[in-house]
Amino acid sequence: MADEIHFKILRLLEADPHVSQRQLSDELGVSLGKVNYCLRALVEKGLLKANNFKNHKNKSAYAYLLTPSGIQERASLARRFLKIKMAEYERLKKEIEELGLESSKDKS
Amino acid sequence: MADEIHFKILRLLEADPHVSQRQLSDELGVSLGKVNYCLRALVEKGLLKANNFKNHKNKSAYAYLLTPSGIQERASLARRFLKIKMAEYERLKKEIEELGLESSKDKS
DNA sequence: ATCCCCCGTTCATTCATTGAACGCATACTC
DNA sequence: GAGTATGCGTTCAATGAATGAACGGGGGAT
Repeated sequence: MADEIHFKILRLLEADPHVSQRQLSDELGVSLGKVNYCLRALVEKGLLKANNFKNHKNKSAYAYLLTPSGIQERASLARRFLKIKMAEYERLKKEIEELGLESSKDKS
Repeated sequence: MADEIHFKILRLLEADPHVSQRQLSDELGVSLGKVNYCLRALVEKGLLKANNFKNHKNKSAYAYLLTPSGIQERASLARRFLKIKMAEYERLKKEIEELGLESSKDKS
């Protein structure tokens, strides 16, 4: 799923709007460029608003605030990924069972 | 993991050496080119031997036979992926729990 | 012979991703 | 003041994985 990254970004920013792009990059294990690209997309979609307030500490960074529709979308994505993850979980369980059989079998 | 595809190929070919590259491509959900590339690598490593026997049906295809070390490697990969998958499984279980909490929470 | 289907092989193209480099703002030291 | 170190967001050339259309050829059927 391509926009799992979008979901994760929304989740992190909802928890703390002051996370920098580099922090997101580290946390999510993707490149800085990609984070920037995704943020741009999220702002474009109106899910995120980038307020510049320089009065915060020594940062010239933005605060990435979720818009109302951003909050809504984030919740909706959470539900969607819950379903997806549960399906993955089942698939994985089956895979593990098969592997378990294989790796414990004898030669004839 | 990059060589999960290698493992899956070995598994399928051990079950039936007469699977064509296109069938592998379909089954594994990867491109024909990639299957070809992987087979080449497996032969190179000595895990697979491509015997051409044209007497089979109307096929001019190979039979991809696992060498002894191919069989051994396949078993070893099975054990390795069993561990990996179980770790994934645990991670996923946690993720699902978190998502479950999120998507059932009320607004203040 | 021709036609058709499937085989393995190739490789130019596509596409996502990277990370080094840039300009800018702030804070600190001399 | 000037210098400089650190953090920020932004950019974009380069990388590398993956694709799939196209090719040559073998074998059966007509």
